[in-house]
Amino acid sequence: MKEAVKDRARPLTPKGMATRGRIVDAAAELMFERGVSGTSVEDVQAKAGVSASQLYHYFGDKRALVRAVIRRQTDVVLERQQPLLSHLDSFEALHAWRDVQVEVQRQRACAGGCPLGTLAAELADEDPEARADLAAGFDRWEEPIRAGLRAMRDRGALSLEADPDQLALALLAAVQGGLVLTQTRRNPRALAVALDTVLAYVHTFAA
Amino acid sequence: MKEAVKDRARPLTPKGMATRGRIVDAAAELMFERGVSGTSVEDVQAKAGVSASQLYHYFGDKRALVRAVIRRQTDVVLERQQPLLSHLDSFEALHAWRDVQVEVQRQRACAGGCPLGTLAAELADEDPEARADLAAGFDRWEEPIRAGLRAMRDRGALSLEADPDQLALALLAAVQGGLVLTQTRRNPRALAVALDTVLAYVHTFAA
DNA sequence: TCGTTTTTGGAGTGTCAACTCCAAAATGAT
DNA sequence: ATCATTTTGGAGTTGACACTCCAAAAACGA
Repeated sequence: MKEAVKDRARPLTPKGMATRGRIVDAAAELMFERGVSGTSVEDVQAKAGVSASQLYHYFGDKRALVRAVIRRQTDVVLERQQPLLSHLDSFEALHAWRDVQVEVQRQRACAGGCPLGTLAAELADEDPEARADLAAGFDRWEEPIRAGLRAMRDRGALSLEADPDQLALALLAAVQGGLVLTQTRRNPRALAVALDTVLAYVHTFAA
Repeated sequence: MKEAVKDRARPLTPKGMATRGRIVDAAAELMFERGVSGTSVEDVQAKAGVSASQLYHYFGDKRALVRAVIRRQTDVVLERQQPLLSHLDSFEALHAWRDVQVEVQRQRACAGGCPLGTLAAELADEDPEARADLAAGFDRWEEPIRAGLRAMRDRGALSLEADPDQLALALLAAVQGGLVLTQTRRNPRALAVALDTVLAYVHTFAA
């Protein structure tokens, strides 16, 4: 028996990888639009164009699929904010980053919220493994923000009183909180104001 | 036919009110712990000690019950933050308010998140009426914060450059975003830092 | 080329959850 | 006390959904 020792390590041919990818893509899209519980595996099958046996061949159950979606959405969020995210080391870059996020909301009519945040609200208390994956996703998101602020301080653009750890976390929280309110009110103002306020605070440390 | 013209206006005896109340209480508790989709109406029946016909006598369907829960949770949140919320007109009061919220999270092991925020993430895109009720709930929450800040400015505790509308919204977003991260990381730090950061910004306007 | 493993097809299966229905008891107005 | 109205009981009904099963086709390794 070489059944999955735990979960990892499986052969998976190129074709298999492609099928698996289609499934995760379809699931990610549907779960972003309708939520996890609003998305049936049958919906995913239809959208991905695969049969039930295929889906359950690549994922043990729906929870495993959801975890794959979480990792996928983390990658998507980080990729979409590149290259901005990797060079958040100036006030211009910070404001450009803010603008992009507000603009994205405007474009999608403030629907959907944060791909990670909404999953977090739905899953954090229900699925411990999903919670851990989501926490890891937020960590990966927070890190480049922190790195940019640290670079600004090291370069002298921010005073030594500025705490990059605190500011990065506050910025991430502003994104999440702003999005919850923006999604609920169908108005991008909350996200804009939340980010502007924390950014204004960062400005108070300008050297 | 005097069927509900739309929704409102029904006799409802004292006994009926009590039963209805027990149903909403049970539903609110379960939906806070397990989410809306993780809570079946059968679960609610069992917890409230009522039969199916009773539940459907007071609520047309599950969505109507959910909307009642939203209004209930709004009341609970506002009541729980009283009397602090109605006198957020000093730095001491603002910090006490912050402390209470962080302490609540610590007590419940950072589980559950915000009673309104998690409902918002789950329902905002699915149920337009629920979304409207949630938006109204956030409005009711934001208003006393704004009023407190405005009072501080009018009294001269804050400079005239301070914008109570902006600051109140930023504080509410800090609560929401901090809670999303705190719930996901099982660590109250995110909420504490998010609130502290915006409060520090408010301090820069101290007169 | 041949045997093995991976990938795919698609018809089930069993459970659970939302909602219905028909009356019976309790309650309230007069 | 009487009758209409509200409240309650609890057994259905209907559909959806997560997941299974038995093979067949395709891809792979030697």
